[in-house]
Amino acid sequence: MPELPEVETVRRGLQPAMEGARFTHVEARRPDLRFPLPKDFVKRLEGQTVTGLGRRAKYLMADLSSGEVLIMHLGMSGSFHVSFDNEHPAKAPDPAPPLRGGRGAQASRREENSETLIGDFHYARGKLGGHDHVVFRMSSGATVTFNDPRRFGFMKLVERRKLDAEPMIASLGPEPLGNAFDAAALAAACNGKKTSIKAALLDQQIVAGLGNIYVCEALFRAGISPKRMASAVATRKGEPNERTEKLVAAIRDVLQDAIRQGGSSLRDHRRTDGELGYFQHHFRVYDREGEPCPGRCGGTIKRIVQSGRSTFYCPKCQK
DNA sequence: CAAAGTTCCTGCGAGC
DNA sequence: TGCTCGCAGGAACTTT
Repeated sequence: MPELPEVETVRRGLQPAMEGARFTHVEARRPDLRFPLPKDFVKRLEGQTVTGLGRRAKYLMADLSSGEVLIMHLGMSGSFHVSFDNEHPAKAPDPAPPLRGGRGAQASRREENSETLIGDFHYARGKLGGHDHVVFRMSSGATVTFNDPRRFGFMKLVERRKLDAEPMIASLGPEPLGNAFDAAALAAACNGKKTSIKAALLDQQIVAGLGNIYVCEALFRAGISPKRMASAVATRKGEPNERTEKLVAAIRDVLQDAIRQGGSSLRDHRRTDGELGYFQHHFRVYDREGEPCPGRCGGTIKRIVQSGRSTFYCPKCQK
C-alpha cells in the first residue's frame, strides 16, 4: 500500500509528466476526498508551472510557480495514472490495463504488463473516466488522473512559506532515508515510550513514512520482536544500543530495496483479476502467516494484532 | 471479512 | 486525596 517506497515510486512516475510543466487544464470531478477540495482549486492550479515535485514521508508535494505547494496524499487506495497524448488518445478509454501508480509512459512502453510492476495498487478495471477524482492536463502533453475509491487521500494547496505551520507536515519525524535519522535519533524518539516498538515505528512523529508492511519487514530484518517495548531500543537516557543500530539499518535497507523494485503493488487479496504486486514477492513476513520463517530458523510466521493492526513476525528469531 | 493511513476521542495512569 | 495533563490505544472514516 502507499507507504514511503510506493509514494516515492509514484513521485518518480509523475516527474516526467509534471516537473517543469504547466497545468493547462484541471478538473475536479469529485471533490469529496478526505477533505473537500477548495472551491478555487482549479483556478489556483491552471496556468501554474510545477517547479519541483518532491516527497515528504507519504506526502507528495508539487512546488508551484505561484508560491503555493500542492500537497497530495494517496490515503490507502489512491492511485495516479499518467498517459501521454501520443500514446493514449484522451477520448477513448484504453481497454488495456491502465498504468496505475505512475511509473509513467516509460515503464508502460518497456513492460508489456505494466500493471504488475507499478509501485501501486489498484488497477480499477472499469472505473476510469468519470470516476476519477482529479484530472490534470499538463503542458508536457501528459494527462494525470488521480483516483481514490476509498477517499482517504486528499489534495491540498498551501502557501510554501506557511508549510512549516501545516500541522500534518510539521509534526512529522525524520525521513528514514535522510541524514537526520540515525540510531541516536531513533533512541531519543523511543526513549520513555510505553508502547510496543511496532506501534512506535508506525508513529509518523518518530520516523515518517513507514506503514504496516515495512514496519513488519524492518523488524524481521532486525531480528527484533514487534512486542518489545519501544523504550528498549534505547538504553538509559535514550542512548542507542546495538539493537537500535540494527533497526535503523534494517529500516533503511528494506525501504531502499522496495524503492529499487518500484515499491509494492498490493491490492485486495480477495480479488481475482490480474497479477499480484511486485515487491510483495519479496516480503519475508508480511501476509505470510503460517509459512516457514525465511531465516531458516525453523520457526513459523505468526500473525498477531497490535493496536488494531495485523503484525506478522517470526517468534523464533525475532526477540 | 479485513485491509490500507490518519485523525479524533476516550480512558487510564502518572504526577503534582 | 483529588485533580489535571498527557499518553496510549481504539474507533471512525470508506470501499470492495
